[in-house]
Amino acid sequence: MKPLSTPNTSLADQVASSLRQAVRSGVLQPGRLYSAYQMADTLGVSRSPVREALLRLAEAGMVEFERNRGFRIVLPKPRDIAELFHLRLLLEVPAARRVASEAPPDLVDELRAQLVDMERAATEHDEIRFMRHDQNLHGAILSAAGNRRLVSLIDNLRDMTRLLGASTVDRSRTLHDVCAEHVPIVDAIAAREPDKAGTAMAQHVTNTGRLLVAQAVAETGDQTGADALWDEVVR
Amino acid sequence: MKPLSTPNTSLADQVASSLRQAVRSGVLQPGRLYSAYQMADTLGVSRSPVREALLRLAEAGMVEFERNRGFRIVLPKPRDIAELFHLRLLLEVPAARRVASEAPPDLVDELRAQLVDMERAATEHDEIRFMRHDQNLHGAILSAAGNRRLVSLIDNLRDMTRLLGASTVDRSRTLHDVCAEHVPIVDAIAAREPDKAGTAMAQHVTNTGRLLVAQAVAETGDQTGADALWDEVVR
DNA sequence: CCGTGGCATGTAGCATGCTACATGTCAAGA
DNA sequence: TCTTGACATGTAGCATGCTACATGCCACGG
Repeated sequence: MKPLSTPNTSLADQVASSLRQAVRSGVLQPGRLYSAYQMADTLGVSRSPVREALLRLAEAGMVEFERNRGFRIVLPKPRDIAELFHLRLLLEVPAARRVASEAPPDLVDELRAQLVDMERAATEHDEIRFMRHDQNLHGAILSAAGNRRLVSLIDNLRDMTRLLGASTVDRSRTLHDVCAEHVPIVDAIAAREPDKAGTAMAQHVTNTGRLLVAQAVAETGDQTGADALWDEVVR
Repeated sequence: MKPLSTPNTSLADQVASSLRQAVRSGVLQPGRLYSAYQMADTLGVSRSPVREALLRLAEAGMVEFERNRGFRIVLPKPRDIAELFHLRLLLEVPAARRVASEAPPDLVDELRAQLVDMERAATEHDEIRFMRHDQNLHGAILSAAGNRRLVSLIDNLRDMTRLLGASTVDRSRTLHDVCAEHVPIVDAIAAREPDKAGTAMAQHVTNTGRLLVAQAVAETGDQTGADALWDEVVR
């Protein structure tokens, strides 16, 4: 018999979650210097788990250490975002194509259910839930593609975008718009049309990516145009 | 002026390197239980950097912790390897295609130089150096594709294969054979023929992947045929 | 007014102390 | 023989102590 629950809730894990949320909610501001001591004290734990969590985030590129100085939240630069979405294109488009060529019925049901939930969250303006179902939908497609590593990989990438999505929520598209972009993907998969599924996914990811890059460029006041950057990275 | 050298050699880094090498050289055997205490003692450092290094390896999937018991080196299962090469196909083939469409001259020079070094290492049966130049060649192509994240990602994946490559060195192909597989890739890039470059890269990665999967299947005495597994994962 | 050096401050990184717990052992009881 | 459970053993995970060092501040000398 397998253990009931391998306590996946080590203190370090909890701290990591807290830190992510703190970044999302704006409590931890990118660029500013913080100390692990301080964080440990604030969270009421010792420095070890805090350091462990920070190291993990550092490896994901969300945090940078400065020796004997502290750490700071790294706000992804426009190029980072472009690269990130480039990877998503390279991985998620083939996944959508492949899944469409098989289209297991229960997967289609699952996808439709997520769509419904997304729509509902959109009307209620519950951004958190919306993002979760968005993630679920993409996750379901990737899982069905049969590569576990792929799933966790994309999960990490999406996590990054969620971080920055919080600092400046994207207001140029409503949640309903975003939701609508997923419909053709699911439809194509249900209809077993790989080409359509691929292009729909590419469209969706590209739209999102271009928007976030443009947004990041606007914020940082970077010289290079967002479209130029996108085209250079994604090509 | 930039700092001379941000000491990238934290103790934890060194320990991580030591551990990788220990696995490669067979000193640390997969599946066996070890203790961090022991390792710290052996390496002559305290437990903190050892733990830190182990956590990093654990996140990469090379190591598994057992609470209050110890840790063990995880030997990637056939499916892991298949998934890993699936990802490499998804990422490296487009990279090769793209680079071929541009073919910066200095890149071609670099690639040819790496080929020469690989060949030399092959004749001298210097497997370590061979692997390094192999990695350099792939890395150069990926770097030229302009996505830094992509480079580090593939680096990690390749690192994994090197781990298991050591436990049972692949004897069905000579180093010269492997080297020869790279030639068409470089030629196609130099000739600015994206299609050829893509197929050559796909061929190379597929060959290597199928072999390693077959090898892993043979070792573990798994039931499912290696080819079936490959086809299921990669499709 | 500006460069220089001592000093106080605060931190990352490493070492070490401490606790709860997962397992192996073995003797007592059925 | 099989089960039970007290106990010893050893570890992960967390807490805390310790050190070198990067920076800011300020007084002093040019």
